[in-house]
Amino acid sequence: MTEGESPQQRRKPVQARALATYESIVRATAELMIAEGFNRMTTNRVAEQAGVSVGTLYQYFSNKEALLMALVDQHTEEMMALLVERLSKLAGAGLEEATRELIRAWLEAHAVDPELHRVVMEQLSLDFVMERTHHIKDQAREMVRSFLEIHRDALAVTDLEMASFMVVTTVDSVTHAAVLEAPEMLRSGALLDHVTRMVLRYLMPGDAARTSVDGGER
Amino acid sequence: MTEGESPQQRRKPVQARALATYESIVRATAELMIAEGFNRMTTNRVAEQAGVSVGTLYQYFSNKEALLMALVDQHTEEMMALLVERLSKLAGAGLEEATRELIRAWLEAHAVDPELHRVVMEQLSLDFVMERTHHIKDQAREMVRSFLEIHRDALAVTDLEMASFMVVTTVDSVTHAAVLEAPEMLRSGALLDHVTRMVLRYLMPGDAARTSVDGGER
DNA sequence: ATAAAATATGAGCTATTGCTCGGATTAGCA
DNA sequence: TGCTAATCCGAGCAATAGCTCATATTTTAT
Repeated sequence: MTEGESPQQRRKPVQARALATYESIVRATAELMIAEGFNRMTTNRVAEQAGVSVGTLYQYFSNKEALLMALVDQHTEEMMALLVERLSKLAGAGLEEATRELIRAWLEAHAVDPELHRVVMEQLSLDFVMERTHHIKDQAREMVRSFLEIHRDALAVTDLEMASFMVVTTVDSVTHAAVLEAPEMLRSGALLDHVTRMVLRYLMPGDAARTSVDGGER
Repeated sequence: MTEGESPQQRRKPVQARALATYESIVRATAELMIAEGFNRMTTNRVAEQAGVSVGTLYQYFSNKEALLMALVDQHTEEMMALLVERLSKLAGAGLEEATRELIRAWLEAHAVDPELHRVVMEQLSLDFVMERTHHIKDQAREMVRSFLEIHRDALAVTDLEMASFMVVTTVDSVTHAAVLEAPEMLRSGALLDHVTRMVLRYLMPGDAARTSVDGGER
């Protein structure tokens, strides 16, 4: 799972039925992962679940890892699309609003297919998952960094490299912890309030952050 | 079936040489994990590395998973011991000092055997690792919670359940992110400062937190 | 010294599973 | 309608790795 990227390119679907086959295989991978977990997910069972033969599967995927890659990449792209769409609207926003919306977007991105997200996080090695998702975090860190640059004067923290690391790490990992340990938090707005408060009060000096956290809890 | 404790209980070392064998096997497991990774770590190779035969290995470990369990549990206990030792000294400490020392202890606990910790985090499934470490987080959450209870009046946050979740999650995950993405941070004191600031300003109202974060960088 | 218990050995069995390949079926197209 | 390319099939091969067991060696107890 961890290493070796051999460019064993396989057939790409050109006809409509082939595309359908391809998609059904990826879908079957997700279904089996969710229902049975990684260990019980063999390529033969994926093919069976997809309603095709193993041979067909291997026409489009060079090996089992490629199967997981396709699945994770597909899911990652969905999340990325949602993030970009949300964040593009924040160009001229203020620090407080932008922070809150970044966190809201992040939380919502993790609500796209929580079951899949959960099983991917739980059952695949972090090595594998991070290799396929680190670019999201990197990009987020870059965006946050340049955003902080703009609001430099309003910040109590001067090491923006560190600050963006802290912000993105906190947001991402609290989100993951919620997905894994307390999925119901994702729906309630409480988590958003608390993370926003935490980040804003970390960034801002003195009494500038007026974010309330209590009172809106259900 | 008269004395069955666990379903697959194996021989426990009673003589000194057996204990040495047992330890050498666990050590070999760690060495192979670090040097080669989980995929290349077969029971046969572990035995070879430990200088014993596979048969011997299976006299003490019922299967490969038990091997990893012993390894993770051993490492977990070391971390736990360090944590308990540190935190027991904070009985009467103030909120600020206690928070800072909690974070310091957490960071130091992750510096016990960073290479092993890293490879365990990266290569084993979160499922497996969490099942064997969640009790630490649970206990930490419980301790933080009752500590916050004591300092309730000094807090801006009233939902202590949520607050302890936020605190422990943040501390733990920022630490992990540092281990995985920026190990050099663990040594510098900057991370401790930033996490402490973040947590304290999250917890405390208005201008109470005077934690400085800048100026002490590098 | 001797029996019994504990410990160690390692060749090889068993089961699994990722994956191939020769051939059948279907679609595109002139 | 026939030719080619694309798609699909699935029995079974090859490789691997987890694990056992009959046997040998060492330690402890009497």
